[in-house]
Amino acid sequence: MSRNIVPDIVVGRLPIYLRMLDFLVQEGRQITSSQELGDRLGISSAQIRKDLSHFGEFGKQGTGYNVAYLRDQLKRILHMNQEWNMVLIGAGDLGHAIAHYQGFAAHGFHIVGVFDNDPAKVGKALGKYVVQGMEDLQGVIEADKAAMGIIAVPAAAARQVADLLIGYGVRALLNYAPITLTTPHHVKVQYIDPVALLQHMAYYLPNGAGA
Amino acid sequence: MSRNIVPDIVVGRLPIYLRMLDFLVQEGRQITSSQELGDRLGISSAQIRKDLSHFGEFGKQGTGYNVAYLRDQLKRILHMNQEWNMVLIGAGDLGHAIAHYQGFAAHGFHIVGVFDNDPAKVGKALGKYVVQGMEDLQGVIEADKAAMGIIAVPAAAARQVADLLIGYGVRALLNYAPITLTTPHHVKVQYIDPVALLQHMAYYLPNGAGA
DNA sequence: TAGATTGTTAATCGATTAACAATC
DNA sequence: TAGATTGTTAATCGATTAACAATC
Repeated sequence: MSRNIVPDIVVGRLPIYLRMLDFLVQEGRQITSSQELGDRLGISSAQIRKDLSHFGEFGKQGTGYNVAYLRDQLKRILHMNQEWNMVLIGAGDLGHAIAHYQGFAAHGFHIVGVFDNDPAKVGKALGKYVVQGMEDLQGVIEADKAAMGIIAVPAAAARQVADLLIGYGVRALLNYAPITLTTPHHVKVQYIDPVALLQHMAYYLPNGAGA
Repeated sequence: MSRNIVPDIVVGRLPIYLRMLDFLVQEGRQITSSQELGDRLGISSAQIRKDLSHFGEFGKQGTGYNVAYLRDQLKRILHMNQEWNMVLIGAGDLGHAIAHYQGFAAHGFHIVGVFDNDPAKVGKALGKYVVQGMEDLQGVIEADKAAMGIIAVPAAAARQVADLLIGYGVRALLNYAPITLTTPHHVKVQYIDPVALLQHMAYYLPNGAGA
């Protein structure tokens, strides 16, 4: 049943499944099962079958799933059968790290421009990029059809940057700034907040441990 | 009721509440309400009250919450009333970025050593650190009582690094490698996987958008 | 006091799991 | 065929929300 609305939490697990299938393809595996995937990912086999069932029937009873086929189907479902252009806002330490990150391109995500509002940074080289001023943002988004934006500015500026990106038509934001953004419902946001994750884990550590 | 087990999903929201309360303290606010917090965070006020109720009673009927007091209570609950030492494994691009990240110290998280198994990297300066070999890992963890580890090695090495850290007594792992780790139940893991988040969002973008 | 907001209960909603017929 | 595994249904489990008495 491909037409019902799929719970967001299910969509969020698909990239994990895809990652594992990519790995199995690398290993030369032909066939897998919901049981094996679940064991390797720490998820129940029932959940994997149920998640996949939102999108169609990909397996064979008694046999399991063809690894490459299921991988290809998940890539299609996640719109990984095309390239995605992104703009990166913020050329500080964090922006540098993101601009240098090698892991995006292999998955079809491409940073097509790095922007900062600091005149001291504009024009400077940043890896294979040259930092551009915010006045060039709209032009690049439109020319390169960038549908995604990466926010790597201080929290105090993130709200404003997000509004700008949304105004220019960007519909997905990966936000590294430690601040909750509220956006129109057609704009998706995901957060990367290492400090919040560390705090989450610290809760479970016995007090007195650590330094 | 401070003694029942608190759902993990609730614990995961506390850092977000804490972040907002820190912000309100900065702004000089004295009092807030579940309504205001919810509006600002895109969460229902009922959820905020219910979440907090797992840990005690922090507000006053008719008035709301004292911002600084609630902030301090959340810091205590999350064990942020102490310092936490961490080791960083991996001195590649990603390790460099993490080692340079300024945001940890202000929250009481400290990287006390950077490690890599590549002899070409060992001994090299990395910001304020000097990259150490894996043979020094145990000594540093024990000497500095590091309870947390940050994994910034390639996926192929992450499993082995995690086992090593766990063997040396580390009980919380922040994993930047794109691989699911299975750990003993007393060891917590959190994941940072930008590609997975981008794929999650790409699902919602109309096909044909992007590059 | 009157108005506001908490903490909590009960109802609702949604996600996960167990179980199994279908079938490869 | 016998064994294995899917896709799906129903049951269970857990999380969120609505509502309100308590009370500041």
